[in-house]
Amino acid sequence: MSARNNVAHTPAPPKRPARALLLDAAARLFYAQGVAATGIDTITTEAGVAKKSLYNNFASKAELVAAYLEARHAEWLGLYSRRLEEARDPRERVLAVVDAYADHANAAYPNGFRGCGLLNAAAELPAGAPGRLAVRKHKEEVEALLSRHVAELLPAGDGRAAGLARQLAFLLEGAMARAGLEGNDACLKECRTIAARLLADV
Amino acid sequence: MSARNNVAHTPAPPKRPARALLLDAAARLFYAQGVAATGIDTITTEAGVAKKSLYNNFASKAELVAAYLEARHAEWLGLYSRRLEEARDPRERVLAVVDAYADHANAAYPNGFRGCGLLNAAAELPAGAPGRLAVRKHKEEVEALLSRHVAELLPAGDGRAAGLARQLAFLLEGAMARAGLEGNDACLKECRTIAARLLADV
DNA sequence: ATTTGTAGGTAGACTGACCTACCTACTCTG
DNA sequence: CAGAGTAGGTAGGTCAGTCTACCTACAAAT
Repeated sequence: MSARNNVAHTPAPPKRPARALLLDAAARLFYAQGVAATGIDTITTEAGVAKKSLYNNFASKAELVAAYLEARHAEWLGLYSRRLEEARDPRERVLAVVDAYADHANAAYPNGFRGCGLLNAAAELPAGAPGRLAVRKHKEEVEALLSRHVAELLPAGDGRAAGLARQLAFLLEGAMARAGLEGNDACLKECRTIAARLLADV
Repeated sequence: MSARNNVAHTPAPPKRPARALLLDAAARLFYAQGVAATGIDTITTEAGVAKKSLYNNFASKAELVAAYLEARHAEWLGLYSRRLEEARDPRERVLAVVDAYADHANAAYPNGFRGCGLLNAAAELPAGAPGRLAVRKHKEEVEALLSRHVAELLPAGDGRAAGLARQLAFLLEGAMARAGLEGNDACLKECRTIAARLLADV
């Protein structure tokens, strides 16, 4: 009797909490179709979860969107830290930032790679929205990482670190945007080559 | 009696065709709030036009969106060609492309500058959508302009032209994205400085 | 010079689908 | 028993798109 409940009518219910299922479904749908174009019902159906569970875990769709943005930021940090572990010197640590974006591009997107999810979400938000600020913060954090690694590369007191980091940040952001339009990582590979050359020149 | 009709109940009807009024209103609203978040009724009200007039001029909202994308592309070409007239040498012609984007950033946006309207619109479209292809074409055209000006700058047969143009294109695209998040043209000014330095080095 | 046809405009009602958000009622599990 | 889950309904609103009915402006034809 102890095992019957699970075995009889639900062969192997993964039993993940509704919140995680919802965030997964939201990640897929928001990324593929956009935030505004994705309805609540679509998300709960995709998650295999009751509507009530959504409103048990999030006060509103806007709050789910905020959690989505937070999760994308955390996800990118995960890709980056994995790349960082493999990096052996400051130059490779700079390139680890680029590689993290390339990893994002090469992640399995059933409906195609469509660029940076955070930037795409920001594009749907009006000028002063808190979500836009969150995305801006993410981009500034990425630039700060670049800046730190570039500083390691240059002699102490060299004033070029911030400028070079900014150049790399723009380069990377632009390559990501173009890669999203093209649906593959070709632009990011070129970006890596260009970045490596810039670093070799210093 | 001949003048009464116009004077009595409509002091000075500008008499612009409904299509132009609709495209103007759509430009303002789509840019400020996004495409999906802007309803048909909002557009017709803002344009001061009947709903029927929208469907007399466009078969669907999707067609209006396509016209919007086309108009933004044409608008940017206008900004660029004005900058191009002032440019005196290949170096300045490269920078004219950057300046055209800065002009876009400094255009009067009542609800704030929010980055490239074309890229923002693309962010709302699913992976294979024709609108995304149109935006990609626009970006490729911009890169082609950069490439042409860079080629003028380099000795004939120099293989670096395409690579440098691509670097500038990524740089500019990234600066535009960041500028949109920050709501001003600061990033684009920095981008111009970086671009000028890259051109000085060749 | 008046009539008449046509093109394009106006206001607004209406349909059917979908939206967010909240709700009831039931079922597991710890 | 309490807490979190389930299925599914409902309220109230908005969406795109269609439609009726009326109103000019203008040009061709009579």
